[in-house]
Amino acid sequence: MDTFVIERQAQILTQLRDQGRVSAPDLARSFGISEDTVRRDLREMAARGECERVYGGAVLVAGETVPLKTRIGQSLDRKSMLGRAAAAQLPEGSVVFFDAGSTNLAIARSLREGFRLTAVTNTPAIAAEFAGRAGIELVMIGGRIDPAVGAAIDATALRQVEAIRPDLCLLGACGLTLDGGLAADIFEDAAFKRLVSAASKRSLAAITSDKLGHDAAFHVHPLNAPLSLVLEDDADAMLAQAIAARGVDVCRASGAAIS
Amino acid sequence: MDTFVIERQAQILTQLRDQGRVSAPDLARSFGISEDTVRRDLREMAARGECERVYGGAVLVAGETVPLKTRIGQSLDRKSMLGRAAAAQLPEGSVVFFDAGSTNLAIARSLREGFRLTAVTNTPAIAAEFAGRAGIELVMIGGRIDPAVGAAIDATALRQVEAIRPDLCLLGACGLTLDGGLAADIFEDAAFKRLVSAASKRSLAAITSDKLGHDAAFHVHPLNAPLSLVLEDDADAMLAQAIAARGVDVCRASGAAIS
DNA sequence: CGCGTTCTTGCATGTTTATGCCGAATCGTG
DNA sequence: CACGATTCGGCATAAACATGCAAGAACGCG
Repeated sequence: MDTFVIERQAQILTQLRDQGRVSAPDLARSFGISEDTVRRDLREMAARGECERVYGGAVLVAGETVPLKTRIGQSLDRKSMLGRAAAAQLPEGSVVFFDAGSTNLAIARSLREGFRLTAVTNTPAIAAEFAGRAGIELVMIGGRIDPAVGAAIDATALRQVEAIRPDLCLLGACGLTLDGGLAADIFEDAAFKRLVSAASKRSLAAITSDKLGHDAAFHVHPLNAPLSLVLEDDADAMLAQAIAARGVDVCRASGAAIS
Repeated sequence: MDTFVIERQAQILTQLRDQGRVSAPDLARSFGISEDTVRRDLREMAARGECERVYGGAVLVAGETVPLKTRIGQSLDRKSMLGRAAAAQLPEGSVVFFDAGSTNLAIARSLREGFRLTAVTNTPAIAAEFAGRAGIELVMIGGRIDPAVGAAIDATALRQVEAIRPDLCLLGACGLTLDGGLAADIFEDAAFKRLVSAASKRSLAAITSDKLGHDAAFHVHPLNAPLSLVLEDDADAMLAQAIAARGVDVCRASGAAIS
């Protein structure tokens, strides 16, 4: 059976994301094509920025391997400021679901020592942050950890979430627009978020300014449904106003509520 | 198995950060390449400022915090040594369950970059270590995280484990005696370990010397059942001999690489 | 159908890279 | 100083690479 070029390259990309590396001779053997063709593919993909070419094959571009870890270091100050503001919104003693995302990790870090909370999360990084902290009752949602999301969003995870009614869920989001509402870049991730959000009594999303106005592909939560937002200090005032006008409870990282 | 140049250099860098020093002959042996190539690597890395070249190998650049830690925290050093020895026992491509415990965390840390493995764990700290690592397929066992154990060992966790048959399980243990075998200090934890061990095709436990001869309250695994052990270099020879005589596959973590 | 175009692929070409080996120079130790 | 271990540069070789070219398939168009 012969595959199209784009199919082959997609498969190479999958293998790359899966294993972090691909070797030209191996690919040539597994596809039954010459190494020259493989190299051509890899060159094209490297030109598109999908991988990094090395002698003997290709590897992931640096930073793709640990998206969460690297994203943290970039705008730590802003993130932690946002985290503090969002953490202040969590009622003590409540059951809170922490969705995946570096912003939510920042919120977890910002919770003051000894704060009593039942934390539910599908993200190992967040769970590790909570593990061993006094006052935190921690529930981990299990399942296969999706490498792109860094959290469990498969059927096993969904089933476990169905048994839980959190008081509040902290939604991570890849984009927020006036019309599209909260949205995510990955289909399964978005589906998972929708389910968690529906199961929760309230939803809250902390959004960095770079995500404001960005239109991600998959819908998570509309702006007319009950929702709380925490935005950064420098968030576009017009957009914030417009969002608040839709009935969303908007709050700034500096502290003053708009509505 | 041939590694790319950048992979090899990344592994050297990891080992460097881990131990503060690397020796050219050791690296040559462990990678199966000539010392000349190792020296070339070290020269390149030194040119990039990633290490400092010295006679016989390389050391961290001055002004790093790691060497202090490795020299002072001897137990950490011992753990990582044990971890490396145990990590060497894991077959590439297999499904491995990582039980709770700092020793198992050390094993996870010791896995070389790009090692392909399906890791199943009930411990957020270990999951966080694996999350985002290339080549690792990660499955998280969910449930309430027992604060004393730092892992999910409740009914939800048990039910998820029942659906998995790992090729190998890495058992954490609080004590190991000739008569009692592997044992744990916490009842539920021991019960969970027994179940995981029973579900797995093979069991392996890395035991620090301070646990040898310690009799913990709750039985986990007898010494006559199929079991592999990794002991430290300075483990009591008589006891090790006696354990091996019961049919247990005993292996030592030799500290040859470090002086 | 016939023809030209485009795309893909494998092969042949020369070039670059990685590696091991060797000899001379250098370093550390007694 | 003497000796062995280590290092560096050069050299050879095999593998991987880029490039050009030609054969073949898919496609559009008259």
